[in-house]
Order: sequence, then structure tokens, then C-alpha cells
Amino acid sequence: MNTTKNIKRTKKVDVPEPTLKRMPTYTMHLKALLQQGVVNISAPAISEELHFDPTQIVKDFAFTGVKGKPKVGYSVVELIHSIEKYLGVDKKNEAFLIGAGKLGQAILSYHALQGFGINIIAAFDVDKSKVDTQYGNIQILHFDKLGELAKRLGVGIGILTVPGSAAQEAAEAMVKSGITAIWNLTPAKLRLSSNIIVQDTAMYSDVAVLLHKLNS
Amino acid sequence: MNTTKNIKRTKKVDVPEPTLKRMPTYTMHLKALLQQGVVNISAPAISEELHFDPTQIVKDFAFTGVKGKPKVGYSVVELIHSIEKYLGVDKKNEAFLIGAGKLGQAILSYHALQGFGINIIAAFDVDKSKVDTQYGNIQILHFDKLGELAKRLGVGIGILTVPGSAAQEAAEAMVKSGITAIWNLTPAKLRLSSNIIVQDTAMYSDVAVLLHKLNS
DNA sequence: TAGATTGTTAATCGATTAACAATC
DNA sequence: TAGATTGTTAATCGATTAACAATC
Repeated sequence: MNTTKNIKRTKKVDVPEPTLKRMPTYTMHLKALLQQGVVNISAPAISEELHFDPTQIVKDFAFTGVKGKPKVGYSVVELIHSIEKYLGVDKKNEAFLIGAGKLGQAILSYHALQGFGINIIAAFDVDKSKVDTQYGNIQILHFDKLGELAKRLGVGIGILTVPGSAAQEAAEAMVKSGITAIWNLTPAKLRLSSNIIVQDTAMYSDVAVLLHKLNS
Repeated sequence: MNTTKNIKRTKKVDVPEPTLKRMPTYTMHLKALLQQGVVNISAPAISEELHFDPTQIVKDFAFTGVKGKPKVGYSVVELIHSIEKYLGVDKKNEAFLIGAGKLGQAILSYHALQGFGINIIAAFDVDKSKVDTQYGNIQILHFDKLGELAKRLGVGIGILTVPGSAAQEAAEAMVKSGITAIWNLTPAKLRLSSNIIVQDTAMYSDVAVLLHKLNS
């Protein structure tokens, strides 16, 4: 039995990551259109607003399996449903937030995140003044309880908002607790087992791009 | 006189944006090495740690103008200086922060930002309970004062951390105040004059990528 | 029917990766 | 000198954009 062949058998019709990153922009815009009572929308019309190439928009939508009508465009409602289903927004996607500092609190209070498919069900911290308090309607628990709770509730997603210096250690504890996907908002470069999904939000990278554009 | 030709004359040796985004990762790693007393480092050695392609690392470094020695690698100190100079970290880069909510406070308390070249010198908000207080050593002023202060101090960078619903309006006020570069941390898609530099940090895009990787 | 827009295939563009000569 | 690594040119890969046929 040839393992290499088996891996290749999974036909690689994978979405480009840039497409994936544009998806939430689409749903946000489409929801605004829906509220304005717009029923159908064409790719060129969206292009006008978002400044994406119309062909690219058509291609992006095609990945979700939605069908449009020539001359008419797409049903706004259908599009929203199709994209959200494709992204897995309808799934449970329960997450723990690790590190209830300012950034963690900002994420906790950003309720729109639920609209993008992530459902934060508890937060963890080591700071005794924060532990066993509520933030919004989310309980902050001691970090020690992460392992037990993650296993009991079967939570697989962790949002990492601890200080950069504590990030690696916290991430390792998360993995031990059974967390398999980490949204890393710290500046740290995490070194974890390759089967763990890590998604970095590297703010400093964006700062570098901004400054370079400004100073050149 | 042909304008089109004049524009093209500026030989397009522009850095790829991915290169720019990797730069801060390099400086962070190199600074750690420096603290460990490492004097020289080769691209293959960095590749081992950061999992970037070694050729890509060599190319990235070349953009900054630094010179390496075959068989030895690069001087860690020289590299840091070269990259930081290239990114404009040495420049003043004074910035205002607009919106002193949780996310704004998180940015304000993230002192490492200074190490990436941005120097926040004041924050603005419309919330009376926040106005005229200090956060860390940064004064929070009323949003009304933005225009006057931006002009007086010649501040050109604005960090936008208001709620998404207020983002467009705040951004327009910033532009009127003479701000030419905006780091947009809100989910809003800003519609501004094309000469304004806007850099989005779109957290929801990263969530979309994470969930898709997890659910597939 | 005429024309706008979808859907798909082909061309282009840009970044990554590979190859290799130069060199310390 | 031998060999590792830089520096650069070429090949590959993937995403964007263009072209165009299908169709409502």
C-alpha cells in the first residue's frame, strides 16, 4: 500500500487562501445590502463597491457552489447562506480564550465574531484578580482548569491572547488539553506539533507594510 | 512632456509585500539571538527556526542592502540595523490612536509596537469618562481636538480602533485633520481618497481561514 | 432578439523555489 | 584546497486578470 499515492488521491481542489480571506468581506457587505432590501446582486456591482476584480468575485463565489443567473446576478440571501455554510459559520465551533488582558477583553467584547462562526464559551487567565469574574456573559476561569474543561466539553479551538513571553508555554498546555486549532494573536512564533492548526494574526506585519508605504 | 513615461521612469524595484510582512519576524528572532550572544547567523540556520525557505531569506535580506559572507552568514547586529533602517523603524513615525476602547487600550499597552517603529503620542475618544484621563503615559483627549493637534504636531499616522459602525466617519475626520496613513483595526471597509494609505488588520479573515482548515 | 452577466478556459503576473556560479 | 553559504538567474507554482462562449 502506497501512502504517498493515498495522500495524492485526495484530489487537490483546495481554495486559495486569499479567496478564503475575502469571504467575510463578502458576507458583511451582502448583509448590509440585505438590510437595504437588495434582492439580487451582480459581481460587477459588488466590484464597484469592494474594488475586487469582478471575475475574481465570480470565481470566489463558485467555490461555495452557489449559482448565479446571467444578466441578473446572485440572490443576496442565497449568497450569504452559501458562503456561511462554506466557511462553517453554521457549525458550533466552540472556543476558549486564553489570556483575559486588554486584547483578550477586546476579542470577548467583539460580539460580531459569532457572526464569523466562532463561539467563545469561556476565558482563562492566571491573574487571581480576574479569575472567577465574568466578562460580558463569559466566565473567566483559572488557567489550571483549562485541561479538564477542554476535555469535558470537547472544545477544540483556542484563542491565544496572552503576553508574547507566555505564548509558547500556554500554547503547549492548550495542545495537551486537546485543543487542535489555535488563533494566535500574540507576536510569538509558536513551535508546535505539525498536526496542530495555527493561524497567526500578526499585527506587527501590517505595521511594517504601513510604514514602508508611508516612508517610500 | 509625457506624464506616463515619467511615472514609469521610477524603476519599479518594489519589495514584495510578503517580504515586508516577514521583516518584523526576522528582527524579533534576530534580537533573541543577539541576547543569546550569537554574532553571526546564516540563512539556512534561520530557516531551521522560522521555517522560511533559505533562498527566500537571502532574497529578503538583499532588499535591505545588507551584505553576508559566504560560509559565515550575516552579522546579527548588522542585520537588525539594516532591516530596521529599511522598515523606517529609526524614523519618528508619530501616530495618534483613535478609539480608546478595549482594542485601543490593548494597542496602547503593547509597548513592543515602538520596537516596530510606531510611536503613539496621544489617543482620542468621544467617551467623556475616558477623555482627559491617562492610559499608561498616553493622554486620552476628546476627538474634537484631533484636527487641531494633528496639524499642530504634524502627525500623519492614525490607528483606528473605534467600533466598526463609527469607522468610516472617524476615518474621514482623520483625513480632514491631515492624517495620510491609517492602520485600520476595525472590520469596516474604508472608502477614502486614493492618496490615503490604508492598512487593514482584518482579524475576521484569519478566523475564516482557521475555521476552514479545521472543518475540512 | 440584444445585451449583460455567469462560468470556464487561457494568458499574465508575481512570488516562491530550484539551480548554479561566485566567494570567503 | 574543500566546502558551505551568498547572491543571482532560471524554473515553477499559484493567484489574478483577460478572453470568450454559454445563457438567461
